[in-house]
Amino acid sequence: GIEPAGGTTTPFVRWTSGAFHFPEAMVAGEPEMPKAYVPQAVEADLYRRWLAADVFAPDGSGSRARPGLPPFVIIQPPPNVTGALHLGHAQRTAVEDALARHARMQGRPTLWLPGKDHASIAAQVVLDRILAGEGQSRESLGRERYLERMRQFVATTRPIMTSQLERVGASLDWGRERFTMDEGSARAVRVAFKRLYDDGLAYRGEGLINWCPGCRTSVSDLEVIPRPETGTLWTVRYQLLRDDGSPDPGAWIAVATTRPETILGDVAVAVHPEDERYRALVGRRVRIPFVERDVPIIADDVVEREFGTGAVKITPAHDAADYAVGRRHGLSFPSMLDDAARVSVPGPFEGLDRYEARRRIVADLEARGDLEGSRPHEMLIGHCQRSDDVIEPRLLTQWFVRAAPLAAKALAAVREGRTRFVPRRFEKVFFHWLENIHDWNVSRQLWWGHRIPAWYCPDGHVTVSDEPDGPSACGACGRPAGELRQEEDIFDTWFSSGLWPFSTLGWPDHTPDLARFYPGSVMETGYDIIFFWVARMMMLGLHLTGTEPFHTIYLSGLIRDPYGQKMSKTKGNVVDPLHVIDESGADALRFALIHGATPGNDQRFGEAKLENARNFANKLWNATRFVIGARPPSIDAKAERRLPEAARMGPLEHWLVSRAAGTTAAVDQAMADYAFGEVTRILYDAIWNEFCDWGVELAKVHLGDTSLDEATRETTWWTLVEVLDTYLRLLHPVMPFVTEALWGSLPHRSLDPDLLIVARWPGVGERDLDTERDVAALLELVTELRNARATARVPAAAWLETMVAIPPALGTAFEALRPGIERLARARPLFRELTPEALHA
RNA sequence: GGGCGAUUGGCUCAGCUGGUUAGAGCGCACGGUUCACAUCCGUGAGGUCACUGGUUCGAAUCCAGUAUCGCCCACCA
Repeated sequence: GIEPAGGTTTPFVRWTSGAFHFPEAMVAGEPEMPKAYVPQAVEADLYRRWLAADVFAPDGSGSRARPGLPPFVIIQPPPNVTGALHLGHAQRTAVEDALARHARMQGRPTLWLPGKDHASIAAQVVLDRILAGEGQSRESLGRERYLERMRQFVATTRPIMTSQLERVGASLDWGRERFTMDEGSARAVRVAFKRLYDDGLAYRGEGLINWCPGCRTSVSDLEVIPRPETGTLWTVRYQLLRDDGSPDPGAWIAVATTRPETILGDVAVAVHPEDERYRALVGRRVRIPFVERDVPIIADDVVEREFGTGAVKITPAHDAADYAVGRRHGLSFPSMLDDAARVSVPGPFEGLDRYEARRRIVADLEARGDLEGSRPHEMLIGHCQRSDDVIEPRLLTQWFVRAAPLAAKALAAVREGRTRFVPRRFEKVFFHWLENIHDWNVSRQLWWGHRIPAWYCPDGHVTVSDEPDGPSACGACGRPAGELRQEEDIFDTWFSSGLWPFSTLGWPDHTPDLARFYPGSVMETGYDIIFFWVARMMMLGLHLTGTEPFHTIYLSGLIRDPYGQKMSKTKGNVVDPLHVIDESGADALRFALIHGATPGNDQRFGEAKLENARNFANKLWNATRFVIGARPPSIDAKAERRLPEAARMGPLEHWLVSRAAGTTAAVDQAMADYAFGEVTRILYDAIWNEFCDWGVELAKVHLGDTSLDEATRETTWWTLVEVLDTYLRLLHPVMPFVTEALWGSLPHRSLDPDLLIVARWPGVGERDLDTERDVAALLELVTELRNARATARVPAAAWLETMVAIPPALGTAFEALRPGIERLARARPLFRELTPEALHA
């Protein structure tokens, strides 16, 4: 004998002998399906079938949208046209496609519009690198040939990216594909800019901008990446002057600087107004070395008394803080560096690179005794996001978009809940950025992009036009177009991206698409482009269309390698999603990317997750294979789907159906919460641990039980079909290929469509909680019996005579499931004893 | 200098509108050639839910603080 296992039921097991003979198979037998799921064999073909069925377009001939349901619109960040698809794209595509397929199955006209972004600066960096390999350059080609070359290049990358998205299974409406450099976008850019200009929200002016000497263009604040570096803090003496302007021998003021070369652009020395050490010096003048400029000592409370010497040199044209000081004090703004960051001030340093100039200036200062000291200094240096060059603040005349009024509208939309973030916490980040926003420098001195539609006449007038060919004459003085010169600069690439939700629908025209599909339902992207893209779409969309461009902002986390490192080409830890698809299939990739992930949180991605996902697809494949093969021969292979006969359903059948209903409700809730990781968790558990491990195993016994009549066995089978069908539907948004393939092999009703992609999302059926509870208790009994056997080291194959105590309330269910319990626990004969409670009664 | 996130079994992560024995995958141990699946089946071991204090009948879950790690924002040159 063995130990009782405890719990509410008390198994008591004795050894027995004799083999159990399973009744002869009463099922259809092995279906003609491979024993393992082979994604490569089905995916490409299925995608072609979906395309051919025309189901991706909201009103495609194969789509089965229900009249009266509101459209569902998913907005995706158009990927950069030059980039190959990476894992981040695959993840976002998986999420967006899940949203699209779910909405489509609900019968909503679903628009998910594909596109590419021209990625101005990023594309130029890529092309420049290619050209460099050919011994060419931007300059050697010139603007027109360079652009022609870019168009050729992009023409080769675009179709590659499209086919990659198809491999992932993206149900994008390809008929509506757009590009941020197409004519529709170009027009939207012109009209948007003119409107902003007319509304006083775009202006041309001199401002301190971030200059990348490598890319030879200005970049926005967001494109400057601050990085800690150890520099040097030099202390430099500036000669004090007497009131008559002559040097005051032996009198100097020491300033601390990390950038001695900018001495050439100094126009003042600032101290804190309450600094006793310098109070008497405020108002006096000092002589800037090398340029021999006499400048004032001023008081400003930006100066930190404790830092350095408490006195700071002011270079308004090359430092953001100094620029502000310069504005406050009415100083001049002399520039001292050119486009290549070489010294532009006449004199001994002219033409020198900024760092060479620094070395020479420090040496000279030391030689003349004006260098008081130096020490290492930790500081943040701004680098170009694209080229990694050290960014140079410069004062230039550029086009800006006045951000504050636009930001106010975006803030209001989120505060009032017209647009919400998933997860919520990113709203704070959004608020903080918009509340402190600076005007947006939209000018880029690049070529690949939309040229700013501003024309200048010789008299200095500015005419902004949204006409394709520009203005016919100067708007101010009427000079003919021939005398006008168009702005050379192009727009920041995010300007056109910011119009994406409506420029792709025909805006500025009042098209039917715009009326129907704007604003969007869900915008999905990574949290790393909240400022670049999300905020810009909100600002521009609200101002230009009067409506928030989307209602929900779903933010994905970043994909990292198994060690938590960011994936990057230089680290060599990049996973190519196409390679993964080749190996394991798109469904496994998608499932792995979604399973266990939560919105806004980064996730590690590696082999283990992928294998688990692949195994799950295989499990589903084989479960379906079993169900198809388990068809009672009394049911015709081509029989139309029948509902299980209610009168013949026992606890197993009721349990299966009720659990499917419970799963459906749970999936619905998780979908409504955008908790995709939860969706996969629920389905994985329901399919593997409930349906397969218990439902199918118990059903085997029923299906092979000769003591049951034919109709009862048919009912069991129809129940399996019904429940499996439900699970395939629920899983389809995440694993579209395998579910589509399997669903097609199950019997259907005549009113079902040919393809799962347009089949109906399951309704939530009625629960039978009593049965769920009873069956759960009996399944636990089986587990306890197995546990007892394992503990007692009973050979797994041995059949044991077993006695169990069953509470009276469970009696009916127990007897109904007895053959199944016996088989799963290998307990036969299985004797049911009265419970102690019953004996006492 | 602000803000945010993370801290749960060996690893990677769910759970966190407070409530029966805290879950999963991988890994691990033991046992399985049962006719869907070895990409499998069964059983099991393994967690003071970072720390401190508080609220509560009851906290991984709420509040305050601390620590470590990470991210974002920021005009100490």
